[in-house]
Amino acid sequence: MVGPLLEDTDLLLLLSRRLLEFYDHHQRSLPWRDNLDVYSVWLSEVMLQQTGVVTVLPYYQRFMGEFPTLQALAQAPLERVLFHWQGLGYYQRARHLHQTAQMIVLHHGGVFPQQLELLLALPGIGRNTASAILAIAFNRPYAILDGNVKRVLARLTALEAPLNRVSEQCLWQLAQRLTPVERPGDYAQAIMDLGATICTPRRPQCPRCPWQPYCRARIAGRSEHYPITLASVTKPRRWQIGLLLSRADGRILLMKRSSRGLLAGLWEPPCSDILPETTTDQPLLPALSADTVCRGFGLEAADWTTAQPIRHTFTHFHLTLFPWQGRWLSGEPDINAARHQSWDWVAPDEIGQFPIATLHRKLLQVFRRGL
DNA sequence: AACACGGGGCA
DNA sequence: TGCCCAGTGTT
Repeated sequence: MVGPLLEDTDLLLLLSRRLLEFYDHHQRSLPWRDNLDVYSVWLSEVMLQQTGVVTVLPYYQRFMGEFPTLQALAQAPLERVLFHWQGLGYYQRARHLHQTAQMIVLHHGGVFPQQLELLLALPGIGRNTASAILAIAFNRPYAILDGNVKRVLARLTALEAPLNRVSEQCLWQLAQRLTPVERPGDYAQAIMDLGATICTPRRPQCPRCPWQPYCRARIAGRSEHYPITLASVTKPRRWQIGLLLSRADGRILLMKRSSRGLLAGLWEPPCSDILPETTTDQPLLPALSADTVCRGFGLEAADWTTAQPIRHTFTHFHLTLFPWQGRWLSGEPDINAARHQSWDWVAPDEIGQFPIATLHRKLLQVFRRGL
């Protein structure tokens, strides 16, 4: 139950004090903690929305090197921003980052707003990110509730409801009551550290936890049981054909995706539509051939060769990509505006300069040995 | 192979 | 309020 703890102001104060003490001794050393300016805090929070700290670190360092200030980011071409984001996934966040930098320069004189409502009006900034910025960069007493904090609080209270909007409302209340007026920024980072290093999804290290004596899940000996989650849906399998078309001069065809929708603005080799896998026990050969896909783009090619299929898991489905390499003969690519905005014949040693998602990097590498 | 992380945006 | 989003690392 969240209720009784909400009213026990002495216990709430004790918990926040113990956590701050833990933070003073065990905080992680992270580059954005060297200098808690609002630009660093915002960038790190957006990157950490989707990935663990270890993956984010090199991206953060490179991004900061390339765009050291909000102004630098706002002035950069979107393509450069996407280039430094490639491989991190969820590319809409990179576009929002760029948009927000430009909006702050245009509408806020280049200075980050410090009001919750103004922050929430910026793309890519929701309640948690806005609160994290206000708490960590401006030391204002706003509560955060990311995945780590949800887990910590669900265990502290032995929350019996699965995480959903209703139960999370209760956790938001609790998170707010726990947030101290003194050092709210350190507190926000402390509770995220606790979830990341001690109160982990599996095998939590309860003996090292400053909240151990007060944690209802721990007292019941069921720490790992919380938070309660609903059974996950199995991901559907889908497949697709990807084409590597090379010209006599060795250049390869890349197409730039349209500026809206999936992978907006990123480059890719021409690919078929994504189709559902209809087989149950025996995989059927794709009913679509590389040549058909090629003609769909208005191109003629010959000498098709294939390689091992590429398996890639996305958030909502498993994809098998069948790679085909062909020698281009004639035709200019058709631009179907819904999918692409432009195309280019790219020399192999220039491919590294284009923003390309992980799956399509894999596709380009499949034939690298053969080239 | 299953699971957890992760939160904003939109219909 | 449910659903969507072209991943990744761990077990």
